Amino acid sequence: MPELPEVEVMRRKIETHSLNKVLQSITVHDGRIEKGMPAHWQSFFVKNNLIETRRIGKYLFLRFHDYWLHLHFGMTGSVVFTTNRDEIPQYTRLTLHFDNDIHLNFTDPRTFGKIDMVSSVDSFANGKKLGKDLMEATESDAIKLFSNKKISLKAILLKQNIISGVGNWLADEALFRAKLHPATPGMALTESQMVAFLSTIQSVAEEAIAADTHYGNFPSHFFTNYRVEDKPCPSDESAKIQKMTLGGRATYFCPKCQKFPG
DNA sequence: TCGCCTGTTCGGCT
DNA sequence: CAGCCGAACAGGCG
Repeated sequence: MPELPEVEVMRRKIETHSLNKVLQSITVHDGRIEKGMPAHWQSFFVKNNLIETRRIGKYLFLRFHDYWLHLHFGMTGSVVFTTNRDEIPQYTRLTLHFDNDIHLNFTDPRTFGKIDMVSSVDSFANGKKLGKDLMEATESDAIKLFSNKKISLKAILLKQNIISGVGNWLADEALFRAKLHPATPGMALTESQMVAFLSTIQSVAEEAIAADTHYGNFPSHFFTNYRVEDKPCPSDESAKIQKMTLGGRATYFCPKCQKFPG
């Protein structure tokens, strides 16, 4: 489910349920999720407090003592809390058992999700060449993101190396709201349009966070609910939603509301 | 049975 | 180096 808003919603829930709680034990239900982890990775986390959480883009980090447990949710990863350790939600790959009888289940049908351990979130982000989190991005980041870019706005937004956190639905939602054609080259925007567009993307993300959004449960006025080919446009019913592929992803837009420039 | 899918990485091309 | 594409990862769902 997870683009920036969903991951931020998860981060807040984890803080609500588990901040400053002791991690009693860990159950690995599907070994694939811990692939690449050191053999005794659990010992770095178990019996320690959850001290703080961080999120950069779609990447979530939980700090226990000296190490951060990094959760990446892939396409279908999510967090489901239970209060009974015998109640294991479907597709649970990993469970963190806290001492307040809260069980944090990492569920993931498609198993593209991964965990990892890092000693520094910042070095992780540098190594990954991860850009600044969308919600922290400034006007100068917006200009850096779009200037001199021949590639489409959609493809630019999906790259995580200048501004991170935007995924497929958030990109389409923001492009629709900004009335920009997804194939518009970045360099076709004026600097003030670049700044305004970043602000639109941030607003969409803020609204989604405030609405506790998870994939498949968007606020009813969101364009994302209309991301179906040939469905009437929610703003102009005489137009039909079109589908194209950009940046390797299915992209939906309204050809009347979102004109290609020129 | 087939094609589609919220993310990311990689190789190969132009 | 920039850009683009397809494939791969895996499995549920219509």
